[in-house]
Amino acid sequence: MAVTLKDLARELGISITTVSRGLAGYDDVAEETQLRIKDTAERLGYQPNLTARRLQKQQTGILGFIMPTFGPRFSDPFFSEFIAGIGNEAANHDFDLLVSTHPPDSDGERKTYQRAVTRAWVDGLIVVRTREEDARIQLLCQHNFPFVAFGRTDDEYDFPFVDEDSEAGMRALVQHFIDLGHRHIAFISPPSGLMFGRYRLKGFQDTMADNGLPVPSGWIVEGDMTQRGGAELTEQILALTPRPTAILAGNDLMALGVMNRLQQHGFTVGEDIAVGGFDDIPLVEHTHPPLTTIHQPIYEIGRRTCDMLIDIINGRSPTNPHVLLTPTLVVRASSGQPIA
Amino acid sequence: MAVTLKDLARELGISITTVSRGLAGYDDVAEETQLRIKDTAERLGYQPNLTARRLQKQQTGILGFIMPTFGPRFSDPFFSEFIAGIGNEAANHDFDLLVSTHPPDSDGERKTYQRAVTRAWVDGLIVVRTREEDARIQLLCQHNFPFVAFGRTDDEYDFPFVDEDSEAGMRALVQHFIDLGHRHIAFISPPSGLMFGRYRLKGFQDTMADNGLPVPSGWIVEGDMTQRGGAELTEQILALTPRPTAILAGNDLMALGVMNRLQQHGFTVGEDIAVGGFDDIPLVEHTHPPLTTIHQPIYEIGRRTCDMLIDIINGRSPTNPHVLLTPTLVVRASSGQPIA
DNA sequence: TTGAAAGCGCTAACAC
DNA sequence: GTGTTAGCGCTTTCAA
Repeated sequence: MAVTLKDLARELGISITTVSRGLAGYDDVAEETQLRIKDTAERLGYQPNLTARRLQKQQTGILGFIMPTFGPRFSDPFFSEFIAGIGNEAANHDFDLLVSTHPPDSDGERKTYQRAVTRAWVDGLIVVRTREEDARIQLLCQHNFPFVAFGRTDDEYDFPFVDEDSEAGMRALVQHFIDLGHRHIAFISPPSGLMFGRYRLKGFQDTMADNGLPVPSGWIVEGDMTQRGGAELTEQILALTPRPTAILAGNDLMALGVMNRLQQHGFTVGEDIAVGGFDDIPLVEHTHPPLTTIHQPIYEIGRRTCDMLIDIINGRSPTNPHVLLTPTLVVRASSGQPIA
Repeated sequence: MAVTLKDLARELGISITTVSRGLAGYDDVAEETQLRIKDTAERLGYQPNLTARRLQKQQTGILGFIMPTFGPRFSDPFFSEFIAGIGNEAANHDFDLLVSTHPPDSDGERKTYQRAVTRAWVDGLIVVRTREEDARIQLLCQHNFPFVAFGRTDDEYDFPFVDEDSEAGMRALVQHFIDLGHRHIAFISPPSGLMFGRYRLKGFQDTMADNGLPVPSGWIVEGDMTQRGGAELTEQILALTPRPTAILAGNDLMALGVMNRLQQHGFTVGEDIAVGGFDDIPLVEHTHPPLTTIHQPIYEIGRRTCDMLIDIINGRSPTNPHVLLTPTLVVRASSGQPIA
């Protein structure tokens, strides 16, 4: 079916080796032979067999990305954009991207990571949504398997990562609302166990404390990162006394849920109650009102994560294996005008 | 590094061949030997090398999915959900999923398809967002390369596909609005060139005609599938006379854009102006107001597409190579009450 | 019941 | 410059 080196060799009446080296452009092949080789390769439509090359080189040329997703209908735009980032960068370096999805901490996830470290499945992995005591990272480190994480962890392993400074981001967001005059601010935190959630929560708590603002119990609730979750928790928050003048969510999707539920209750977001999010997913620029949030360059983060991974796979140690990006505050209408 | 058949053979003092067959469970291996083999394999943590197996079997065990995306910040939730569907189904059958992204009709896209058909890159492809005169499908058909499309085309090739009946879906949507009393309905169509856009447009036009409702020029505008696009076109639509009482969009993302822009202009969606979408992405259940739309089971479609592809790769001809699913109308508040 | 040998398509060390 | 040979790890005839 497909044209192989052997076919070319037969056609040209020379050895397979010479053909191989001619194609690779080695300079120990007569110039004229080179030309003849490349010519017939072209003519016969030769394409090297990647599997064979991989076997020989003991490399797969494939990067793995295991998405930690809950049920099937997840729609966190984070993932599409992140995949685009790593995928395009991988393609630039002639790597392919293998994607699989597993619920976090599930058996399937464990098996897949196990497979990665024990058989020659992929050359390296990209890990996202790092967790406290992250078993994936422990495994990868123990096996000395090439990977880069988007996010840090709290254990003692030293590993390459790209991360955004969630704490700094959340500080900026909270301070913005405090500067607008808000004193009663409720917070919907990401699920505990996720490192970035922890940083965002800390950013909230510290900034409130720094400004001498108490955070009574019940003013911090734990969400599930979904829009529905944000909507439901809004009910609890509206029952607080005094009623919060601002609600901040640990991610944009939850913030959207909050806005919608508030509107259903007849509140005008940005006037009656202010809302803030985190991520700056493309959607929130066009909501009504547009959402004040913290911008993360997800595509760019994907690109850099992938780039670092490829460096590691190729045996180059990355210039800076611990990249921490500072996200920026994006003020839109949902945070409203200064209040009394 | 990794344990190979050779290692096992040496350890056991038997031949590689026997080990291989023992592991595969051939019944021409002494039961006792079988046990010893499996035992040491377990003990030494043997995992077969996939690349070697692939080379031998002349199969990659990989399915390819080339996402047609525009710029980096695409966030159509369609893709995340679709990937989850095909990915999980692929995993069930021990296939991996390779994902790459390219702008539609770009050079990169062409090269990638070319690569798929000429070298042993993947065992089969999944094609989405079929186009008029779709070059990808023509190429795949000519090379007799295994693939399944989500969507049909207008040319003469006969190929396996899964599709939802966009025309029927749009008919249901339009009829719903007409039944509510709307006579002046504007439509934002998907970009021309995409097959599903064509069906949705036809569904709109035919249903209007069937109900004796004229559609003056300017009442159908072409959108780009994004929220921003929907928002911007809303301006044009609001300038029409008489002002439309309902605006229908070719997908949910655009419908969201429409709703938001209407709200910015002070309209109450579902009262002053009704809005309808298409896709039922998870987001729109929780918008304010929730969006009336046509539900497509994207995850399920991904699953079935993948399933059919695996059948084809394995040489089983699919029971039904032309699956057409009828999407369902989901009525929510954005379509409002019957009007005069 | 087991083993030797060939071969998948490619690369690379080492002759000639 | 070019060819011979070996080998990546696995599966599969074919003999023994």
